Amino acid sequence: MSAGLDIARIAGLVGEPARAEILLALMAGHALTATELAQTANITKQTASAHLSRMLKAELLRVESQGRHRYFRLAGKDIAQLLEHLLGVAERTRSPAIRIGPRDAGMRKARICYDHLAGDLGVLMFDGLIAQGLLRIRDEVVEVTRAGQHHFGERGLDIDAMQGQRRSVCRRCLDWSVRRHHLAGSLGAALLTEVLRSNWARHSRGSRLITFTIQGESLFRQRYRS
Amino acid sequence: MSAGLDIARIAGLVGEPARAEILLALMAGHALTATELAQTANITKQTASAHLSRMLKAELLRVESQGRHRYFRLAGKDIAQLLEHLLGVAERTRSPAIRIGPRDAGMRKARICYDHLAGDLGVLMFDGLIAQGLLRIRDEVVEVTRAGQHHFGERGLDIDAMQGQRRSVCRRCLDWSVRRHHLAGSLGAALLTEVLRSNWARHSRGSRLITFTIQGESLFRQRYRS
DNA sequence: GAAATGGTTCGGCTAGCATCGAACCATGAG
DNA sequence: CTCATGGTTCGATGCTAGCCGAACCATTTC
Repeated sequence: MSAGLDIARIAGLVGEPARAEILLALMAGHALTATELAQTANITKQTASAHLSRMLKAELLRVESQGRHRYFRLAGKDIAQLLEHLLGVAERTRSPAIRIGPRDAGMRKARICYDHLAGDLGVLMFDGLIAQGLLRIRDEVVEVTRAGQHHFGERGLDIDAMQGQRRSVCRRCLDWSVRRHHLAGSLGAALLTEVLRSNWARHSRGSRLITFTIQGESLFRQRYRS
Repeated sequence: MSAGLDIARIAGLVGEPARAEILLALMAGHALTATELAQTANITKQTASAHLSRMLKAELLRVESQGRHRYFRLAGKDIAQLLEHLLGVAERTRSPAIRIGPRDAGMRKARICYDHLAGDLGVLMFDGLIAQGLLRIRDEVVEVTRAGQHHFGERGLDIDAMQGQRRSVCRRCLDWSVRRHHLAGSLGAALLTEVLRSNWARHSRGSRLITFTIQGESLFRQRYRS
């Protein structure tokens, strides 16, 4: 089979407004039910069901049954990354007349990307962590330094435990709004959780927007200053 | 306008077998004419023309008129990168029964990605350049070190001249077959040209495959040894 | 000039697919 | 057991878009 068909198989699946909307909604990281997804995509649940089963079959999504509910999520981080990439290209090729409204400005500043922080503040955090010597890039791979291991431990984040899991601790993820990288992986997820826990920011369900409080943002910037 | 429509606009364009085939053909880096593209996609030239104009309008492609010919190429490196990404996901989600034939093995080893070298040997080269201290990664950006500047200069590659151009000298590009990065940017392109010039490898037009001679591969591995 | 070749435009055909209404299965609550 | 609710399956419908034949425009060649 030719590679063209392969790539068209995937892209064609994403290239349908309703399905794209569904995928985008799942980038918020929460697992959602079929009816919830139907609502956000403005279609009936039958239609949603059809779309969902197709995407399941193609392994773009994973599902988890709980009682009479079925919770859908993205199949993996590569899918989320792919969507970010598509957003990047879409952004670049969009007619300049329609450019960025106020809501997009917020998204540029801070949003959730699957399960970690993206946008300006996400990049700022990543840069800060490296500048502070807690992370290091070596041969394309992001590593936690010894200092970092110690530091995160004091903040209650057990790097060793994370390393036990199959999922990688640190990974980079390309940011469509800034064209730079931010931190993904289980550490990235943990750091976002920490931000939300300490009420520096809120994540309104159903949106990818992360809204920092004034004080929260100030503290955040201070902590991750380069 | 919602982001879902945006991303569907792009993905839908790529998600059509004929168009995907066209885009893939253009990843070989050569600019191709409409009829050539029609042939590789197995469609008539009228159909190809329609596809091409749509992709032009969406800024996925650029075109250059020369006499009665029109030469098409990808609009930018981000498009090539996106296609690589899609290949990656397609690869992962493909039914294991159909996995890799002998031709794909060659593609994994060495292929062209728009205008630079990808595949195992591409990654090897990148790693080697860093290990030898000619390149460095700093804050997500790949830089040429002073030693590198000197070294490449002796090989006839003028880094200063490259820096004059708008295009970035070094960039990383995610490799679908290996899930690591290889070198892109004008330096990446120049290094590939060097390989082809010195007859270490050949690039058969119309394919993305790069075939090294036995001797060429040996010399290549030696030069870029980590 | 005429002939040849690259490319586009137009019109009509067809297939595929997204969509919804309605019926149906499964789980949980009372 | 009965009812409510989440989810899927089926069938019918309508629209879109890919496709090609034919005609047409543009450029080069002889």
